[in-house]
Amino acid sequence: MLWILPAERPAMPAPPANSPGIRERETAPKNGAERRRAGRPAAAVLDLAGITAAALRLISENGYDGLTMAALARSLHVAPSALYNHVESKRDVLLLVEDHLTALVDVTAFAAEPWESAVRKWAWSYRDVFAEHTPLIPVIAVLPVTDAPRTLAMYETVSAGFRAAGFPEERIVSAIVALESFIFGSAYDVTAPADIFDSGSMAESTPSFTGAVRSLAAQGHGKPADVAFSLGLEALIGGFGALRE
Amino acid sequence: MLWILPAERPAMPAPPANSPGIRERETAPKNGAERRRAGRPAAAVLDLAGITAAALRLISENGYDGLTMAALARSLHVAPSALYNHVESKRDVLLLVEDHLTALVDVTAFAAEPWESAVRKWAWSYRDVFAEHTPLIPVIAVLPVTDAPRTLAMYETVSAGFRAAGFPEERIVSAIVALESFIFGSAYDVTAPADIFDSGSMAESTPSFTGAVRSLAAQGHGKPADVAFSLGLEALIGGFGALRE
DNA sequence: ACCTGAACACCGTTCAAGT
DNA sequence: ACCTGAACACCGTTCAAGT
Repeated sequence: MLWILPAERPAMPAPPANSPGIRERETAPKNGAERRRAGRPAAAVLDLAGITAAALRLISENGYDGLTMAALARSLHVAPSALYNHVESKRDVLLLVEDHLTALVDVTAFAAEPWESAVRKWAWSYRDVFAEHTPLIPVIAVLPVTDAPRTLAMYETVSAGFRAAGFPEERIVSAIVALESFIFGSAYDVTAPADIFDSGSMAESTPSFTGAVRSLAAQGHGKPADVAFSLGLEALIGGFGALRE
Repeated sequence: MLWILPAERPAMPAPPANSPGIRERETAPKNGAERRRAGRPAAAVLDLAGITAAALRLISENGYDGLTMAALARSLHVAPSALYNHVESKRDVLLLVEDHLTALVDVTAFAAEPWESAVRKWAWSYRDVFAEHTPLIPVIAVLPVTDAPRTLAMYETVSAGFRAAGFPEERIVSAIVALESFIFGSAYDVTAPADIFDSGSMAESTPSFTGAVRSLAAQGHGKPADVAFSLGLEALIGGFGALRE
């Protein structure tokens, strides 16, 4: 099991110039294939931060289909087997990416705004981040928080916000889980094709649904995924707000 | 693209005794490897209903890791390439399974009960069916309804129920999509390990979250996934119910 | 039209050998 | 400890050949 220790990923100090990571990638491939020969190199070529950055670059270029261990190794100029000195499996790579992305979710409003607007900003931000990374959702859903310290940090901030807003303690986790379930499902919805509800040749045998789809399209302010997300989120915020003491 | 035409899957009439499908599987493997030789057989060995049934059997025995085209072919006593006379890709097999499962979702309450309890029964049934089949969720989320007639039939029944309950037409699809997003996310949650929220060695640095997790565990009536699903679902039903005219 | 059999281009992962 | 290089056991899919 991979352990992402906080010490491995310092927040502020820039790594020294001779450390591995992205820097390596910018200088190494200059041109002629001056390839490494077998054996341990004088300084390590790989580290977790560099692997994470390379994985994110591959994903942004070619999507998750482009994230293979072979492609990841190639982009880092190592043999595929070299990766296994740093991660136990491809799932560990996905965990590194997940923990990186969760740190991008905006939780700042919990320190500065009323509960309703803080939850609203957090939920939209969370959905937007993972709508671009839906292949991670099955990983997150089963991920023990112990394995992802930044994910755990997000939960701490959010639960503290719920507590400060007067939520009964025994309901906090359930409310967060329910919101997260809605957020993950809605992230998939963002990726759905525009014509997902086109009933095609079955239209006349499904009059109620077809009419409802046309009615939504006719008024059409906002993307359908955003309208549905807003509708559900406001219902959840309204319902949960009533639980506060 | 695979088209699951209604004519291919009659609801009531049992197939004739000499038709392919499950029956074939029960009689064929009797013992000695009396193998088919190349060339078109006198009667087709495969059909979509048989492929679907074999896929469901493999999934129930070994999970989705066990559903490979090679294993599917083996269980049907054909070469893997024979499957491609009936489906274009493995995704088509997943669509066959999805359409079969959606038909198991209970929508009967929409004809007989008030809107609130009908939605409640539908949502619990929908979650329970797909909690056992989470690998299908990424497929469903992007699936045009045209490709899955039984899924479309479910939407017709549900949207007719919303309409009859006084929902404004232009909100029906958004409300259903929001509920579905919550249901899909919650289906993942059912599969999460029991200790998913164990903060481990980070417990003292996350007092608010750790306390909330302990408080939930302490009172612990019901599985956490069920408690969260109930909480979210009731909030959505309450919020959406207020939209009715 | 619908099967077999052989192939193709991958995939994640393992492991001996090297320094 | 951390690389290379060669292998392994798969994967989904294609296609010529057969009837």
